[in-house]
Amino acid sequence: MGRRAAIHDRAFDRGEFHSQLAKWRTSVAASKGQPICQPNRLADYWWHVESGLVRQVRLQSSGLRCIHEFFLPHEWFVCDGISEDTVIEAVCDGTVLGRYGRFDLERLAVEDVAIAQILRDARNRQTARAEEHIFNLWHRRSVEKVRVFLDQMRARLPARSDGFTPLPMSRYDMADYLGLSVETVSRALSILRSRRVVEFDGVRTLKIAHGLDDHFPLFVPPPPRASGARVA
Amino acid sequence: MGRRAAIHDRAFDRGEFHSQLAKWRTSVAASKGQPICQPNRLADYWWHVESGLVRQVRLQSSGLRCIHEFFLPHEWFVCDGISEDTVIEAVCDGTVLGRYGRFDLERLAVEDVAIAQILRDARNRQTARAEEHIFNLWHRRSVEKVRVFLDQMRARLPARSDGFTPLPMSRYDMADYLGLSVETVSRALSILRSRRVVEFDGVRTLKIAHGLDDHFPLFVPPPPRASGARVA
DNA sequence: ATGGTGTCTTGATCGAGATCAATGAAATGA
DNA sequence: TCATTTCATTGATCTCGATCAAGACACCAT
Repeated sequence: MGRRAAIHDRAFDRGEFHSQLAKWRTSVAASKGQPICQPNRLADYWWHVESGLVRQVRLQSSGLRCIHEFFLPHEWFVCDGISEDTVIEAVCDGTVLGRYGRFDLERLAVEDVAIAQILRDARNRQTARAEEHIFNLWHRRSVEKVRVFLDQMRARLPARSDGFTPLPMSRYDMADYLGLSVETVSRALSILRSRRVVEFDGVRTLKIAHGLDDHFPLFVPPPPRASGARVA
Repeated sequence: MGRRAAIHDRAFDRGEFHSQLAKWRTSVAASKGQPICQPNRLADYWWHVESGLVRQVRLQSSGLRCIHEFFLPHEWFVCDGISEDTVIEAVCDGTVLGRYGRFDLERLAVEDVAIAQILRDARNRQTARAEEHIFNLWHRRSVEKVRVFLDQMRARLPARSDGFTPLPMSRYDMADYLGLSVETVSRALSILRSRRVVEFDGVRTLKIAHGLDDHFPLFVPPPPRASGARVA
């Protein structure tokens, strides 16, 4: 379960539920950096990303900007119980979402098990992602954080035919998601490239070697101690 | 919403729903360090902590032990979409939970709005806590992490009449929750004590000054540079 | 008593990552 | 076209926290 669940809902994407859902849908478009909704209305809707990229951001008084989550095309999300200083913004131009009243949708779900399933899956996936995020922030080194993040994006984003995946977000966004500085993210990417873990085609398009589940140490352990003795 | 929500459900604790829920309840007791359920059955139930303390733990192959969440007396939780290597354990002896079949409880909730409200609140609180946890792990310094953690515990745990709060968990548990080493947690507590932010009565019982929302720097910025010039 | 174990604290050292700074590359707009 | 701004990379320095190490303290059993 959880991590192995489908990325998006096949049945929905085949269009089988469009007819039922379409009349409840309101289209919301936003360009780069714009919020998609007034904060106090956020929790009243279910959202479905149709194109572009969306981020859930929390601003600190100090100016630090914590990105809690990204939502990619075909993903559903709902903003239950989030803190008041959280906003949902478009990351890039041309971002479009479908907006559905929660009351309407959840009433539909009582009658229609397929719709109920979409909502339940979306919830579970949001929970699972939050846990992965906690785990990733918890005790990992910067290079591992970045590698795991890229691997997650590879799984959630469509790849080009040549296997390269275009990332829709900037280094700053990655840094604010991973709790690192931009410089550290950039350095981590350079290290991963030098280790042939990722291959670049331009700055934001890359191919990620996956299946590496182990941590691999960044540096070899230092020599015991530079005492008087020296190697010939 | 979210952070300001009631800690536990008043109506439930007044016993008004006991009569309805009691027949679905199975009592589960566990002593220190014991799991409360087989991992593969975890997601089949709603849980209600009645006494003691429970932790949600994820073990890494390397031996690191990430504590995702604590659940305190009177709190409900459900294990949707969690990863397979997660276990729920009692933190201390004498931990007792009520276990309710999800199917049963959620069918009850369709008819009974009060029960539905309990479950919805519990879900929202779990989401909100996960977000707070992410935020706390994200970019904070160790002393701030510990202070915020203590403040959360103050809000969730009952205080003694003299205002001191007994913490049910060890330094190791705090460390594994906050992504720090035990030593760093211990040092952070010493620093907070020396700053009069917390006051101790024994190692695990303390009073926390709250309302501090600001970060306060650990060290004063270093002098510009020890150049040739020297202060008289 | 004595030893054992688990928990908590403090000290010393070192490395990973933040920060400051500079430069380069790419997008945007006049 | 050039100017401006945003984004990305790399280097140098310094600090926070991990790690290793030792000791204090409580609790238990024998």
